[in-house]
Amino acid sequence: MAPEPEKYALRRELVPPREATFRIDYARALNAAQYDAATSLAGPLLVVAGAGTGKTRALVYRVARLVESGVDPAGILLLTFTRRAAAEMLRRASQLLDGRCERVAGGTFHSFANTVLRRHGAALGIAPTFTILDRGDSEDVINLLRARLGLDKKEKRFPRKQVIGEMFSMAVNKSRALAELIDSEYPHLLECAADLLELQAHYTAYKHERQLLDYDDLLVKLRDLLVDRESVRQRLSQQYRFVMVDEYQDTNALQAEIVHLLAAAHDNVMVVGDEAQSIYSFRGANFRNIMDFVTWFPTARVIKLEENYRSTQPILNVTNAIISRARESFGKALFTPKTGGDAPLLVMAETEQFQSRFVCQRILELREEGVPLPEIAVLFRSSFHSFDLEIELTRAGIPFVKRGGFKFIETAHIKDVLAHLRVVANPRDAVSWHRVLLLLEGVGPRTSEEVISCIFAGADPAAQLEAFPRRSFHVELQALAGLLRRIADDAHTPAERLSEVCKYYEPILKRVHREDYPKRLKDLEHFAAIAMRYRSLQSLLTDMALEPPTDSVGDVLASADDNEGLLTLSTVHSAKGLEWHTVFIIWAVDGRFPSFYNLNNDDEMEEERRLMYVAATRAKHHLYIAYPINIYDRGLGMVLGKPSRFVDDLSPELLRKVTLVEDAAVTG
DNA sequence: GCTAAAAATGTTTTT
DNA sequence: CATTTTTAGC
Repeated sequence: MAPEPEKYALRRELVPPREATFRIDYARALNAAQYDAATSLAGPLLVVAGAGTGKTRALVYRVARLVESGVDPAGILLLTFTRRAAAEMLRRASQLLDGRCERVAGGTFHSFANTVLRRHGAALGIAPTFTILDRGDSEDVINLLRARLGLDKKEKRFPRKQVIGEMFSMAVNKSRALAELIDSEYPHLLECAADLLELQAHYTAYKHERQLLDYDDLLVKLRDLLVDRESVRQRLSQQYRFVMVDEYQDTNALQAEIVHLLAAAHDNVMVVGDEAQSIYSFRGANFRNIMDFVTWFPTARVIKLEENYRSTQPILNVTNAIISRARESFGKALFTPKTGGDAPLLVMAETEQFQSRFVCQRILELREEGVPLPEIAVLFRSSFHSFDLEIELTRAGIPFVKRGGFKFIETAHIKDVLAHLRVVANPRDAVSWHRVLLLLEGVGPRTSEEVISCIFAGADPAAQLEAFPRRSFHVELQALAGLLRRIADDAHTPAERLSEVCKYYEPILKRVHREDYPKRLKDLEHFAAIAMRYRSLQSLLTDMALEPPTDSVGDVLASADDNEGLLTLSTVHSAKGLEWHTVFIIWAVDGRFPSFYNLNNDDEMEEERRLMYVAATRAKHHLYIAYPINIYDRGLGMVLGKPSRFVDDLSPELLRKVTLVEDAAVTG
């Protein structure tokens, strides 16, 4: 395909010396389509890559190819879904080529936005010290403002802060006005619409005044910066001459716009995605972004990766069947040149305990057969589905890590400690001040606000606290001021500052959580170990907001020194992009997976189907889909027992049906 | 205006 | 069922 003439000048610089001079033998390492994707460096490129077709491989080789062609690694931007994914790809590229690949700019849209806004945000009135609000923080703000506006006192019931936060966020991520969103998605809240709009206006103003940005603001402000500040846009597109985006099916309109703005000057943009794996529409993602890419970039080449390298054919037969029934068929059937492999199993268990015991027992057998634990994963729709299994695994002495769901960073005590560090980094962070002050005995919401306005009245928060009129909590306030003075100095490492905060916080912890403070102390120690890895406070705080450690609470790590490694438990969402020798999917029950929240809505049901597809396509050699029957759900007041509709009607040749009985599995 | 105990609520997935 | 909101008491 011939490049357009006016853009040719840009492209000429990277016409490589000659194929033979490359150190890596790309043609040999890649199949034809992957090779095409990895070596088509200039111009817009869309890669449609089915599950397990080696898209990561293509991306890794493409990074190496760019660097080998003489492109400055710092001029390459690799946007991925998690920062771990980016780091992993760059590590692999470095192994292929050399350490230069580590200098490629990689991360999530949010972390990229963070970097850009800290550097260039001043143009929009954003200070480089801004604080990132996580979901809980923004809910706190919403709650505060709701009370301030007197909306909690009205007799008509007002939605809770989680719901409000979700609405505000969805409006941004779906690029829709809040009023319109209420109309279509929350008709039952129509009578509150005016109040909600007012609250939203206050929420926006509040964040702006105090240098607070929530997750959505990061994207919005980056977009605004690129649209409104020509000079910044030029600098960025000059700096990042090659843009690559992974998991494009899970980007929303805002992110697509950012990609477009970044790439408009040079058109060197490659996106990779699979519309059948779009599972984040609840966050505003729209797989139609993939189709629209060609509209944004009319000269885009399209490359399809269709050959699967991951799974055996019997597994592919099942995953193909699952996705072929999608309302909107994506017209693809993956195939593998590999032969052999057993049909996946659909396992019916009498109870949840049976299901857990089956998984444990099978894992122990696999271990005997020589499959290491890190090559095995158990996947589920919702985090809590693994609770019973976790107990059973502990009993069986099988070490595991759990990904997805509650993170230890979200526990109250960790957030408390973090808040102290955050007010040091950004003294205008009223949310954190609020959190810090509420810990003092005798200080409630009202007093806290009073103290905060006093803090804001002067330049030095500690001095303002010391000068605050004497009240019952005077001693506590002085202690807090003392702590702030001790940790104010930038010469201290984050770990040193954290240890000071913990010393101060320990008595408070014991007072507030009389019963279970030892457990929480352990978490603080764990957190201290994490803090050791950071040199600057800002980077610690940013990471905790954008890429918090995924480990769930504490004691699992103790068993990690078993050198056999760990089994993975994961939500399907957190399993995206990963693969294992053996995969168990548990709770494949109608009402759980698909989740009963999404039983009424066609679009959401389709997303549940794609979710099952993603789960099943993680498996390389063995796939077990298990479901318990006779589950009484108290909340619903009904019995769950039908297998997931996505697998129920598959023919027994595709999916062998098995009923579990005591101490043996019997084909049904 | 704060705290602690009683009542109600609504349950997912994540940057 | 555990968290969050409401209410009572200090």
